[in-house]
Amino acid sequence: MKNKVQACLTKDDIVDSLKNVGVNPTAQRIAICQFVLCQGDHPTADEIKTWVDQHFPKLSLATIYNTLKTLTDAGVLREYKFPHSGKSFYDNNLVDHYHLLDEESGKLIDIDSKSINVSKGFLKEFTVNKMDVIFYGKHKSQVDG
Amino acid sequence: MKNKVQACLTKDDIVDSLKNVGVNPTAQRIAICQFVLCQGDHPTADEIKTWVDQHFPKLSLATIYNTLKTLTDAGVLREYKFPHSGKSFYDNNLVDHYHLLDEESGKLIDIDSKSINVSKGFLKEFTVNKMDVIFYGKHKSQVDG
DNA sequence: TCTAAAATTAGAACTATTCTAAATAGAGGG
DNA sequence: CCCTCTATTTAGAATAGTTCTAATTTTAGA
Repeated sequence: MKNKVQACLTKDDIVDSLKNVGVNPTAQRIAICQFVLCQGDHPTADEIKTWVDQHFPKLSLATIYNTLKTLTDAGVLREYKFPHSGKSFYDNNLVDHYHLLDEESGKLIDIDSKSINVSKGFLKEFTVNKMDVIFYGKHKSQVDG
Repeated sequence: MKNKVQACLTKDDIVDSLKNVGVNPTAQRIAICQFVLCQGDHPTADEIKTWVDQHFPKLSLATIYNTLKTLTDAGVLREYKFPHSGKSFYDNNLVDHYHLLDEESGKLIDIDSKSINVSKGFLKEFTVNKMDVIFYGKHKSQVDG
């Protein structure tokens, strides 16, 4: 089973997506989207920079950050922070979900929130607007030396 | 209901606690412990610095960080990071628990992990070693203007 | 073509933390 | 009591990740 299957979007698809959410589809933004909306798997800003540097003549780190903020505000991306790293991770999965950090590979794996039942009836005192869950673990199939 | 009732420890109690876990009870460490093991409610390094500056002649920020690491390694404290802040938060509650961020007050509130049931049977593929949960919410009793 | 607004950029600034290397303190042996 | 050894503390530099600033470039539209 794959973690997430994201068909690669064409440039036109990306232009449309951006227009749909009121974001001006500049060349830089399209380049960034080609990675974060398609190939990237929970990339960080520096991973995006590395990819973009190989596919776009010159694009500043400031634009990466500006664009990530624009896309997040527009609802095309989600930003996550986790205890194990000071960096922000960007996720194009817009469906509610949690994450598992595979401690062997360091990869983040999406966990459908519907597959976890969190009974929080205890919280009589509180209105809960949102919750984040992160699991730390590894594939059972993997065998250590 | 109080979030956590932590009786104030005497200096001798702190000295004993430190010795028990093999940590040399220096004046600086005792001063820091007086706050983090007692009065502090999920303090950050800078909050600890602010308190200590008022109760100890001169104590460097480096010592705060060194001591927090020492205490965390010794198992006297736990360090948490949350998505809403780049800072580390230190908690003297050593019992397994989750947190709720009260979005009105900005305070972190301990949630007994036993009061939440997380069914993770779905995770047939993974061995889960640890999980973190954070809720974002507010007191129901509070009424906005 | 002109203008105004939007986007991009390089580099400075900032925040939280860690590192470095020197100074100090404390324990134990003589 | 003095010496030495190690642990601890310290100030300040360094680092990492991100945001800010102000100048420049691009773009859309009149």
